[in-house]
Amino acid sequence: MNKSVRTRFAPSPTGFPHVGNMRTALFAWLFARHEGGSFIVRIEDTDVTRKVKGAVEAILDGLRWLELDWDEGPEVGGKYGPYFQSQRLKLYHGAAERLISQGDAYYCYCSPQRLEEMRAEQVRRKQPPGYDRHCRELSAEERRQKEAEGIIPVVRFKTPLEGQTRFNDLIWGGVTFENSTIDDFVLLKSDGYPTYHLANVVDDHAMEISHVIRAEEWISSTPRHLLLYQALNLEPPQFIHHPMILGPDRVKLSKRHGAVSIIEYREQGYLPETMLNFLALIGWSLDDKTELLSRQELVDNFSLERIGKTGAIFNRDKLGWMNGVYIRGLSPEDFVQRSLPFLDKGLPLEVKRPLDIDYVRQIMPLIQERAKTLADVAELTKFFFVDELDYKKHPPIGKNMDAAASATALEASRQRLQALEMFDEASLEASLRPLAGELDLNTGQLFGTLRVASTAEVATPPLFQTMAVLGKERCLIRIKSALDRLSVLRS
RNA sequence: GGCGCAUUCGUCUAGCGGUUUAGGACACCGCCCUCUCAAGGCGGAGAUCACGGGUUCGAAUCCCGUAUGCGCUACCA
Repeated sequence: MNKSVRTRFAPSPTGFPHVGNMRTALFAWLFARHEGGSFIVRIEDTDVTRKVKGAVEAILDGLRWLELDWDEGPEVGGKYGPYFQSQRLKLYHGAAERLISQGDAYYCYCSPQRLEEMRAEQVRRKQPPGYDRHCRELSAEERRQKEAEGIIPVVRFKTPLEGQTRFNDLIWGGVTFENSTIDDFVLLKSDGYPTYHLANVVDDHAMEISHVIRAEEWISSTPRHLLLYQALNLEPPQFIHHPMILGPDRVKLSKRHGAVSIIEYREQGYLPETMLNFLALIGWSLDDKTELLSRQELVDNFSLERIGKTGAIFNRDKLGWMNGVYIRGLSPEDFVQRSLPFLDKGLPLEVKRPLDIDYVRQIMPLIQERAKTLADVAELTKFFFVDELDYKKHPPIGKNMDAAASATALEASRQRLQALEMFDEASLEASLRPLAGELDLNTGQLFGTLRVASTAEVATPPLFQTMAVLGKERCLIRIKSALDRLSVLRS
């Protein structure tokens, strides 16, 4: 009997949605969708002290942004709920009690101080750190005494002293651990919350998870989980550990490497389709050449077998390139709509809001192939919106020209443009291109001077298109002010 | 220190014993296009497949060591 595929994303609300976690979610989601199974989100809020307010919302936002829809979990519910571990405490207590009564777990009364000293001593003597099993064989009398002292115990697993635990990871193959290297880990903390180890085993079973997909850092914990499944007489799921995302220094990607939250990438103007594609390609590949894959292609082609084994550095250059590719692929109107919030946020305060949408629609096609991120859009177009240009950075003087020659060129252009009836790209070109020769300038010189005059920038979209969008009136005013600027420079 | 895992251009990767003078992408360089910047086209440089031993007629591909790196080693996940 082939059990249906059920994968889960089990984030801990102790921070914001890290791109590494989101990729784990993506892999689990892709596998579920590819197999026609279910994707479950479960919030592992068992660490009361590290809980961060708003983290659950941020995580769900991240998932929604990437459109990783979940079949069961927060907000949507499901028949295996609740999907917050803090609401499932009874289940963990039940499991812990069962293990205690079976003799597979025990109460431990050791104080944090004692544990700390023990660890320090072990490190000092270069011994493997781990619980020394001090409370493993306490007598009933000893326990009563500790209880009488008012010590609230933790519950520890009675790890078998001998034998080995092995599992077959779909990506790594067979991995074997000696039980003797695993200490008696905590199952239930003294505050009544379970540790990850217990909760994750209890829930993965209760929720009938078929494939546990998680990062490589969990490999060493897996034998503990297996031991728990065994003690509880439950059938373990299939384990899949994928490699991690690294920073440029090759260690696990973290805050000090810069942006790590998926939300930050949204704010920096990356498209969700870019992030989806890019994240999928960290550690997974389709073949020897395919780089660009749509959501549907990803779902259709995803397979666990093609996940690699080595950690991958998060390559921002490539992300930028890919985002440019996706931006260029947007329909003009879609690009406008997606850019609007960024224009609103990024344009100088002096620019009147709301923006003239028709004007924006004329502008955006001019920069669509020049933007790497949506956040670039304001900087790329601000000269279209401001009333006063500032020529301090780039004086309106053409290449190998002086102020006088530039003024002559601008004045000639001004007259020419003044007389123009149609102010579209073709008319502008028909009028200005011949002018260059008449002024004994090359086109680069004339157009360059006009470019700076009308935009105060040296790099812009094509001159005639730009001027056409700016419109006759604006262009003439700007040429006039460039002329004024030149006379200041000459005096 | 212990345990586990990994190692192909700067980076991401393809490769799963012969089709490989190791393929693609980003980044880089050059040329073309061109009014600038992009985009695009063409081309270039860049990997003795970590190292050392085997196995084999033949190894990046299989085996064993070594080195390096990473992960775990909490009443965190």
